[in-house]
Amino acid sequence: MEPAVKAIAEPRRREILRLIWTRELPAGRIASHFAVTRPAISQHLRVLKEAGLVSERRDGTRRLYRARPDTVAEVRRFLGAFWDEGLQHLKQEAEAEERRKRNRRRR
Amino acid sequence: MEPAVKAIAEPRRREILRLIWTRELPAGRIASHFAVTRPAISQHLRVLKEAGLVSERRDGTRRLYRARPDTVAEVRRFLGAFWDEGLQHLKQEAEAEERRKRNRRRR
DNA sequence: CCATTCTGTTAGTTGACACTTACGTAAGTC
DNA sequence: GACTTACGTAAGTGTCAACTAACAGAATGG
Repeated sequence: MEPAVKAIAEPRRREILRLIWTRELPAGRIASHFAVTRPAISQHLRVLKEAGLVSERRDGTRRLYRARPDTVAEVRRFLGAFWDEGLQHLKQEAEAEERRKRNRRRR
Repeated sequence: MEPAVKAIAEPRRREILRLIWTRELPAGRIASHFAVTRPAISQHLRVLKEAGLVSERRDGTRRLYRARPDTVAEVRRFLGAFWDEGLQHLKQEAEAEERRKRNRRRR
């Protein structure tokens, strides 16, 4: 999980992921969308693959990549829980504040 | 926005953020929750502050930190949009696949 | 004042990371 | 079999990040 979060922190890797949300794409096609060299993209793809965010399928000389919706959903839930926990705490504090106000008024 | 995403990728910073979701805490109290030295936490706090995720208030010799719900919510929305875009694409593809199946059957 | 407390800041080190260039390799093409 | 295509991998570089140890500074208490 942690590797996936780190992988997503990099903007270029998010861009790559966006390219292969829906369709399978060979590494070269992915690389051609960016200004950096092909090996650089290849390394990004490895990071994404090791994080489980991307699947690789070989077809002759090409390697086709695609996002893995299950892992993506996991990361989404993980971070979602993080935010939600925070918001819940904040809500509780807001309610406590409200109670304090009411108690002050009552005296 | 990008700094905030990077800031959150670090597990220790997420822990710090969790500590000050609800209550204000002085730097020393925050540091005492961790095994690393106090300056290390101080630097993490600076990163969080520069990312706008944390507010700092001085009280005598102490500095009190607290999460900033507005910025936190922004990051949440940013990543939320990222996931949602992906899921939308996947949904579209699933529907397209469905259509293809139907068309095949019709012939 | 001086000492203490609570903190940020400043080197300085180590390691990770994004990148490039150069090379290696497997699958198709002539 | 040589050639090309489409890749990954290795090695090297510059930069950034996380950490420690040592110092600096503001507020408080005597």
